Amino acid sequence: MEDKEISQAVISRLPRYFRYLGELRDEGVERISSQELSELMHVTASQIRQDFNNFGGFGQQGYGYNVDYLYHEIAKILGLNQTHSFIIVGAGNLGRALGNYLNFERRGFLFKGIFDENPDLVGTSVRGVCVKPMEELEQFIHENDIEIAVLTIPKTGAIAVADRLVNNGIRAIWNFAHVDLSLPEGIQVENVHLSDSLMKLSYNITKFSKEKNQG
Amino acid sequence: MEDKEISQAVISRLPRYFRYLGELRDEGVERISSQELSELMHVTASQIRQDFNNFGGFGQQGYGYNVDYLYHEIAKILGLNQTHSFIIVGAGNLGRALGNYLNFERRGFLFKGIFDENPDLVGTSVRGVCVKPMEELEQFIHENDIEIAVLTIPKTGAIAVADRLVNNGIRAIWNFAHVDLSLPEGIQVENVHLSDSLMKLSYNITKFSKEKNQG
DNA sequence: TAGATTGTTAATCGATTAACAATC
DNA sequence: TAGATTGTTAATCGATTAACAATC
Repeated sequence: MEDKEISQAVISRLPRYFRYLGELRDEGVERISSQELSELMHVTASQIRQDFNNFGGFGQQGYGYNVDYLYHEIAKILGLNQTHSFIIVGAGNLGRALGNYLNFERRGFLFKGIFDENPDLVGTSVRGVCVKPMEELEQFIHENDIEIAVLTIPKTGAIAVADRLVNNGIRAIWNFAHVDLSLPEGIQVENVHLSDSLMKLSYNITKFSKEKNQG
Repeated sequence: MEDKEISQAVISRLPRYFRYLGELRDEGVERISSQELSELMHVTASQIRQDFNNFGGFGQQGYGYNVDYLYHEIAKILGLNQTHSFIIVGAGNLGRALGNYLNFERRGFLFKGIFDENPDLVGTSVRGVCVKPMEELEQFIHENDIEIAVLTIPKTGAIAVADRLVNNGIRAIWNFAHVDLSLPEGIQVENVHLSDSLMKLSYNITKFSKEKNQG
C-alpha cells in the first residue's frame, strides 16, 4: 500500500518466494518463520523480512508467517490474481514451444493468438491456436484486448514489430529477440536474452578452469 | 590477469557490451570512446571504464577503445574463443527449440546430443541429431567429452538428472527446469526461469496500472 | 605541445545485514 | 507472563558515479 518505489532487486526475488511458498503450501505447511524460510532458500532472514515489509506487514510477532496467506499476498503483488491475455509474434521453434507451455495458463496467462510472416507457417496450429498472418495483427489485438506480446522473431524485424505492437495498445512485451527495445514510458519490457545467459555460463566455466590451473 | 574476484553484476553486463561491439564492428566502426558507447547503450561512461578495467586496460588515453580489439578481448573473457560441447536433456518443445537455434553454434557451442525418457521421442531427429534414450546418457557424456548440459525437463525429475549429469563429468548446467539445483562447488549453473521472468512482467504491468489510477 | 580520453582514486548511493525494541 | 519472532532502525557492505591526474 506504500507509494515508495520498490527496487527491481526486490521484485526479482518475489517469484522465488512465491515458488517456495507454493511448495510449502502443497506440503501442508501452515506457518513458517523468516529463519526457517531463510535456511530453506539460502538467503538471510533479514532480507526476507525486509523484502516482505516493502509491501506491508504479512507476519505476526512470535508466530511467523502464515504460508497460505503469504502465498496469496505475493500472488496479488505479482498480479497473478488477474488474467492476462497474450499473443506470440513469431511462430518459429521458440514461439511454438512457449505456446505449448501449459504452466503459463495455470498462472492466469491466456494464450490467445500466434502470428508469423512465413506463409508456410500460417494455418498450422499451436495448442489449438491457428497461426495467423502478420496482416491480421492490429485487428486481433484490438478485438481481443491483448495485454502482453511475446516477441520471438529474429532481431532484424523486432524493433519495427515492437513499435507496431505498442501503437496498437499492447502494454507489455516479453522480448526474446536479441536486441534492446526502447519503447515509450509505461510500456513494460522484460528481456530474455538466451545467448547472454549462455555466455555467462561460458564465462564461469572458463574462469573456474583458470582458477583450478592456478591452484 | 588480476586475481581479484569480478562481481556477477559486471559479468552480466559483458554479453551486452559484446553485442554492441559486434554491431559496431559490422558497421565498420574502428574506434569508440567510453562517452560515445555510453550514449549508445544508455549507461554511464564511468561504468564502462570501470567494467573494462576489471580485466586490464583495453583502451588508450586520448584515443578511446579499438572496437575490433575490444570485441575480441571480451570474447576471450567470455570463453568464446574456445568451443564448448553441449547436450540437451529433455526433447520436449523447449529442448527441441534450443537444439534448432543456430546462433549458439556460431558462438562455439556445439550441439552434440539430445536425450529423452519418452520412447515416442527417441529416434526422432532435431537438426540432424537423433534423440537418444536416457539410458545412453552416461556413456555418451564420457565418449564425447561433453562440458555443458541443457536441462529442459519438468522440475520433478530435474534434481535427480542433474546429479547424474554431474556424477558423469558435466561441468555446467543451463537450467530451464523450475527448481533450484544445489550442486557441488565448481559446477556452474545458470538458471533460466521463464515463469519468474513472466511474473516480473506481470508485476510491472500491475504496478503501472495502479500508478496510473492514482494519478 | 595541446587536446582528448583513459585508468584509477575518492565520493556517493543503494542494497544487504545486524541489532533490537515492539508486540503477539 | 515469558518466549518467540516480527517490523524497523542503524550499521555495513558493495556497486555506481564523479572527479581528476596520468598519458597517449
